[in-house]
Amino acid sequence: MDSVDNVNIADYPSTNHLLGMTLDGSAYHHGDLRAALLTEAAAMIDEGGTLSVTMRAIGRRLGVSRSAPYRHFADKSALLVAVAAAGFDRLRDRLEAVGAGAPGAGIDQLRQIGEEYVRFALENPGHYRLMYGKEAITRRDQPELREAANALFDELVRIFRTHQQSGSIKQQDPQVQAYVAWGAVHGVASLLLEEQILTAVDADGLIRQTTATLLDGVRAGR
Amino acid sequence: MDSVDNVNIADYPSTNHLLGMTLDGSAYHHGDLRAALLTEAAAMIDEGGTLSVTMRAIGRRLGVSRSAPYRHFADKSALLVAVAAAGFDRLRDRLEAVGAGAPGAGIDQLRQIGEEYVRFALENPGHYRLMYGKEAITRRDQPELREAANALFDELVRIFRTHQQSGSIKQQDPQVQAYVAWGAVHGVASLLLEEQILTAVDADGLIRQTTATLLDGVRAGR
DNA sequence: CCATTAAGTTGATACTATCGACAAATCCGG
DNA sequence: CCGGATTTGTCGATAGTATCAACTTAATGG
Repeated sequence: MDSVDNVNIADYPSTNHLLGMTLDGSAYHHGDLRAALLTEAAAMIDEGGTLSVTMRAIGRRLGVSRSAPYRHFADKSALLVAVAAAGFDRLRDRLEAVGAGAPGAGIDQLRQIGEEYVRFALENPGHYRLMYGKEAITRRDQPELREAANALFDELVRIFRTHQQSGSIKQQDPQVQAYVAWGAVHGVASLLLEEQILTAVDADGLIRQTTATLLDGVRAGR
Repeated sequence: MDSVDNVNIADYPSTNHLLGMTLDGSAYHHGDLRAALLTEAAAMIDEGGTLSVTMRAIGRRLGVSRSAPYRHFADKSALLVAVAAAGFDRLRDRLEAVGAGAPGAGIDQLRQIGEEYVRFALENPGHYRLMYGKEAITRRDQPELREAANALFDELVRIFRTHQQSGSIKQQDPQVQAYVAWGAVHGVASLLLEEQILTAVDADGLIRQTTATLLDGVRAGR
């Protein structure tokens, strides 16, 4: 039993260490296992779906033992929550960057933000899938996750409020407006990610059409 | 090991059968295990997420042995695929019903269909979660699933085409139009389902606002 | 230079998916 | 009506996973 695991090379009576590394390249202390676990987990999800992420496999890929990850995360769910939360943070950063870098605050900024949102999802399918769909996440009400998601949402609300003040979009509850927009971009992103869309369809065109329709719906005036 | 499974009451040298039922209420032949598996799986997802669905647990709940489900589905993924496909079929039926029952073909019909879509998702979270998010589904390209999903999409395209002909909405590629709408309703449904939306927000209002914004975006004229 | 602690490791338990061989019910052609 | 063929279940066994506990190293502060 457990034949695969026993392939572990580290018969760790190997001294000869230097800065945590042994001469044969193996290391007892990984260096920054926690960070490595986060990126590796996301990579594995991208490759083979959430199912393919197992604590043992991830340890194997990083060259540590099967239970080393437990030193950094209470359990598998906690690891995945951390990955998801990191995803929300990164997404928020990207949207903020677009907001900051956009020339003027015309309605075109909204379009850019919407498209950036979908782009992020397509570029980081692993993170994105985990951010929504609590499939792999056990405990309800992960405060870390909820906070990160709320921070993203607050940023969206802020953006819509700003545009309402400049008069480019309809005056209405900015929170609802933000949810509607969030839903729309999340929806397309999700359909594209889950390959629900016929390959013959031009994804970029679809994304543009989504933001365009949405903007037509919120634009001020007629 | 396997202490739980061994609790199985059926020490099946119990004869005394009648129409597949034994006198003590147990039955060797379940009757319609296949159908029971489909509904039970969906129920379990509703309760504890996709993770909580295990072939053993589902058998336990239905009072059959751990491997009885394998008589009806090649593996767990096949069972889940069937649940998802059934979901697409049921959703399509409901949308068709709204389309058929709606008085006239005014743009209001579109609103009703959009709201019915979200309602379905909220009423059948188990099915819905499985329909999107391939997390739990292994093989790519499940023809059964793809067909069911395509049938739903075709129905949407048909609806938009009809409304274009009656002149109530913009003339443009109905396929893209359908995808945009699909994305929007799927997005809100998904956010609501995954509890991504603050509890203080009125869900019904949000749904109405989503369809309203969308319709403003596709309406013909100015 | 040693005691402490952080970071890893192996061993063991309890579950799960799934395969294979076997038993019980049903069904169907004679 | 009856016995084989088929379908539906059952149990035993293998391999892989999460996770806990006890033990080992490495790194670090005094």
